[in-house]
Amino acid sequence: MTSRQVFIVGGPTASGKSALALALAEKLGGEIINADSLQLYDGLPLLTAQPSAAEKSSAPHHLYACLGIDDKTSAADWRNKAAGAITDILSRGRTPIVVGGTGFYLMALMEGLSPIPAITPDARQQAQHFLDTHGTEGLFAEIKRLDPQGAPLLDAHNPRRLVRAYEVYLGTGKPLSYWQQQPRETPPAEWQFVKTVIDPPRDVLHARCDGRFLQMVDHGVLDEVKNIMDVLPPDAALSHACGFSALCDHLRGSISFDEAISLSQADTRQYAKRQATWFRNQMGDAVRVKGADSKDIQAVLSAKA
RNA sequence: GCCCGGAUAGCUCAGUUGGUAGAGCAGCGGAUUGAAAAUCCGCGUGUCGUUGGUUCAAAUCCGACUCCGGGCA
Repeated sequence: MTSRQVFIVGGPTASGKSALALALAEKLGGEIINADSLQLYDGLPLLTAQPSAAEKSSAPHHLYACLGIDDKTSAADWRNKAAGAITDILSRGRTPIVVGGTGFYLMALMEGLSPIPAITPDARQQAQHFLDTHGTEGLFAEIKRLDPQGAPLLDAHNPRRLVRAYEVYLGTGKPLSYWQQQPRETPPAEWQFVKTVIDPPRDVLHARCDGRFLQMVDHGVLDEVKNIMDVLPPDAALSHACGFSALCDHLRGSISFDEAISLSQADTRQYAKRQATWFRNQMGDAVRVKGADSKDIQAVLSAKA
């Protein structure tokens, strides 16, 4: 039988996604594709909670640690790679299992993106420079001048989104709102996404976040950070890994190790909360499970029909 | 034992001449179209240690008690 089913496993960090994905891979003859924006990078495998060597050896894993520490990526870039991996896995008669906490990536894969041409680094730099010199208000005013209809759809306080809108205009000569009115580039119609979201009770999730960070500490996460701290470019994506800045602060002597741990744990909990919000409200049609035990696995497998 | 200081939100603390209280952090809710572990928006959750008194009115003034610091013995 030639299955076109593509399993999607989302959920907040430390919710048990990897365990569920591995169990599914075992039952389905599946291969795992990473959908976590930071696990794409090499350099901080412990801090970014990448699967262990043992886990990786029990099923094929794709798109882990495939970028260097100063590479840049994007949702579109990931979507293209993931789509390629899915095509390849399906062609070999196996089942793709896409797992990760970057909800935006999963949505880009499943619902597609507007057909916006690639934007040069130059255009982004120019947009960023405009923000730096004119501030959020100034940039919003400029966008409003260029695109009176589209501007009200933007979050006027959000510098990231404003820079994006402006760089698209600079790079393509057309406003973002124009592109977003075009049909999205969607995945092949024969792909059937089986969506799963792990959503543990908040207190359980918090305990897991806290416990997992302590585990990272036991496994030597401090050394990992120490090794990369001085060579990681300041604007690198990896510098946003939960706990990275607190551990650096400790290594540089400004806070104690205990403080660094508490701050990192809080960082992780806050991230988990944002993810929970995303999955609750953006992927409401997914099968919801509380964890990755046998009953949860069964719920996912019976949902595919 | 005595003296001094403190006790207010989960934590650290602010609170004017008495008018039932507010900051930071934590927490909670939300947004999300190529940086997304990013970025942005919203929300104060309270037996003001306990108790008695003064007062129209007490977190605030007075007394007692409890606990926590510090000092003197």
